Amino acid sequence: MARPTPQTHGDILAAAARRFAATGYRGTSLQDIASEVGCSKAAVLYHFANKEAILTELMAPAITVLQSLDDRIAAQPDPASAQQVAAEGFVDLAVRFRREIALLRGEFPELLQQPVFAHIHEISERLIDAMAGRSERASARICALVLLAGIAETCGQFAEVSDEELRDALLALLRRALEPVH
Amino acid sequence: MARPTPQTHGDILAAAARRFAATGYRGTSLQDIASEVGCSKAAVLYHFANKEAILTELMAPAITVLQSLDDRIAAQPDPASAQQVAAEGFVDLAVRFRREIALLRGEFPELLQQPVFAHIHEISERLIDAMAGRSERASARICALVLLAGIAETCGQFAEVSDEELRDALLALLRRALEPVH
DNA sequence: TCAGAGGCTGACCGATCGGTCAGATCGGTG
DNA sequence: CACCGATCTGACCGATCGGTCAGCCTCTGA
Repeated sequence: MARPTPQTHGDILAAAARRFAATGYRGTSLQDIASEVGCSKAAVLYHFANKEAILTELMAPAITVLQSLDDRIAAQPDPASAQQVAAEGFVDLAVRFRREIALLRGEFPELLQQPVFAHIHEISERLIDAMAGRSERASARICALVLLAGIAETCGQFAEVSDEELRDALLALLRRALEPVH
Repeated sequence: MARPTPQTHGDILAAAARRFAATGYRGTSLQDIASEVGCSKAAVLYHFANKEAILTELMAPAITVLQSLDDRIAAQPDPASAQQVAAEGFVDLAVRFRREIALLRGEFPELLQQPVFAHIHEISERLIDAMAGRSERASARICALVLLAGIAETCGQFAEVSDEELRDALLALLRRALEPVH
């Protein structure tokens, strides 16, 4: 079946996205994905080297954007502008890639071990640092981490909210909640 | 070994808490726990009916307190006081049980299926409702969910911060960030 | 017509999981 | 001494996981 169409690659990717979002990465087996596509597990592994490669391809666009945000933050001359760029950039990324981020929901700790996310840990530390206004105060860092984790953890759950409305709500929240620089 | 001491039960519980915190519930095998205790996997299953029973016993105190918070919120006469009770009660709970909550980090979605957490979903919905000031506005609900999830996800990571300092920081954050009632 | 490449399958593999079970080892009791 | 119940062990079980492999089918182009 589906002999003329070599679109299976894309079908697998889409099916994997749905399953990962529903039951998580670890909670989804290659057989689950294969069943959803309607092919064999071996077919899935014909199109992708291994399970991780599926996740890598799904997350690649979001990772790229996150890395460019990291660069932009690093280029800011002072803590105040870094905080603003970090906040706006992160909200933008969270809204744009909320579907992808939702895939990771509840699996951050272990999933960060995967090569795809090799630098995520350092990047998120710099993000928190920037959002905390480069402050060393515990309250500022707690505040930044709670908001960042909260947004990452939940942004995928507002499927019925439009991009604009979600972005506005999150930006307003960050503006209220983040401690001002100095 | 350890023939005279029937404290193995407690040892297993403590070892499980450490392992769950380090690698998550699913990421910890019964053999991992047994190795940390220094006994066989069968010994672990002699003291606990199954893996889930270990988690249940670890989480029981926190669950009890959460349920009583739920009752207290339901007893509030108006949205404003419900919001305040929810915010203060949740922060208190998060700080007191940050160790237990940390065990669940990154495993919420699937772990909530377990019988121990049978009513957690409804309770957390009522918590969010109260923290959103009983409002139906998307921005209020987004705000409440982001903060609640963020606190739950991160409170276990501030081991070096004292209870008082953490509670003050989180309460201040909630007061700034939650949308006021009406 | 036929070789070959791309796409795919079913059978299989080793590892690991949670959990079971028969039995060994002990301290205490009669 | 014999017996008992609590504690614990090693061997084992079935299920499931990610991944491999030999080979089949179909389409294509020389």
